[in-house]
Amino acid sequence: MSETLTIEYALLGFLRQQPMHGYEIHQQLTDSHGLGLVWHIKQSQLYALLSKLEQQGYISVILEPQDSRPTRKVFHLTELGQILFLEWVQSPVPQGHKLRLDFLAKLYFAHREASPLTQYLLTQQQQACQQWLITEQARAHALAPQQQFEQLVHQFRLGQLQAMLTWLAHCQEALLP
Amino acid sequence: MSETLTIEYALLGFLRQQPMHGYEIHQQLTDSHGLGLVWHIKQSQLYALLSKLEQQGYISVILEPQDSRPTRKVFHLTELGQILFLEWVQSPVPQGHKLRLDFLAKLYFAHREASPLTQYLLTQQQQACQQWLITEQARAHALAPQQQFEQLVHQFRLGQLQAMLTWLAHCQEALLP
DNA sequence: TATTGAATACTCAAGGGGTGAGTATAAATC
DNA sequence: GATTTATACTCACCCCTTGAGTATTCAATA
Repeated sequence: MSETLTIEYALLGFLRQQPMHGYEIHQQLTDSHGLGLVWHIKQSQLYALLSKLEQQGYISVILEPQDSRPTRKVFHLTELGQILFLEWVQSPVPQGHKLRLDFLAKLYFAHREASPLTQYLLTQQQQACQQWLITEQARAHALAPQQQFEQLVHQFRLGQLQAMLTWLAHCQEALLP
Repeated sequence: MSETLTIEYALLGFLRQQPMHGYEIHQQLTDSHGLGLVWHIKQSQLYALLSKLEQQGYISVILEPQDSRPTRKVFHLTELGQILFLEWVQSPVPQGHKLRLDFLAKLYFAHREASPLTQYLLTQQQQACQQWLITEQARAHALAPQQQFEQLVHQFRLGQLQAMLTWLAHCQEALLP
């Protein structure tokens, strides 16, 4: 599984709490709760992803017939899926555009489980950002004055990184046990 | 064409300056210049995109045989492509994760042409961000205190927006004619 | 001088992902 | 009684991406 596929991991995270059928997940995701705030996904895509995850062995399915409704496919997280999820949720997010989505997803699950993982995650991400900030600064310094556009790109990144770091510090305080 | 496909527009922007063949574009994009700094694209994808743009009538191709090299396909921007590009480069970027990539692309082309478009683009984007900031603030205020995660999400966005606005102001100064 | 590697320039088949549209039943609303 | 909405999932199409391949030439190594 590619490391940039946040949604798949998020699905594993949902199923980790309790087995669910596709329609149920979809409801939670489209509800105006914090979930739908971050992830946007169409129904057909959701079902496709669940099928894929099942084929890959990260989740398993149990059919649950009902009297007067279509049969449900209830998905359970497998041990393999459990391992994959835990690996993902603990690792800091590498730099890039998807940082926002990916890190917020991790934070969501860590926070939801009220585990000490939250502080660990925040610290790790802080360090990763700090590291990245340093390299960005170095690169920005190495630029010639006439490379104006390149300088602006780096300044943009530096600004976003600074804001991220400020926010991470705020999270640490807000989420103290 | 979907409005989120930055790379296609960027290709039109390149061809606007001068006709080029695929391999040439690829070289420029993978060079460590400011271009490769922002966009990452594989060779095969580049050729596929060029074909698509040609089929759609935004660029046209002229074959250029060579003595001791494979024939080149030199792409030219058509009038239709010109119009599409100018529309794109002038419109502010809507909120979202792709904001960074998309706006940097527009700025790149506006700046490269040293046109008054640059200041216009910056102002427009500032207004869009400011507007978005206000709605975000309103939403954040409307949250209950126990919706902790949701609050953090909004604070994150607010921080990024603030950083963006600071950066935009900096750009305006740096890019004064 | 032979051979390897890199550069030039583009093509293609295969696989994967996303989307609209569809299916079928039951409850709710008008 | 009729239409709309909710439940629950399926499917086929299309587009995009990508690895791998083709074929020639030049540079470099041995």
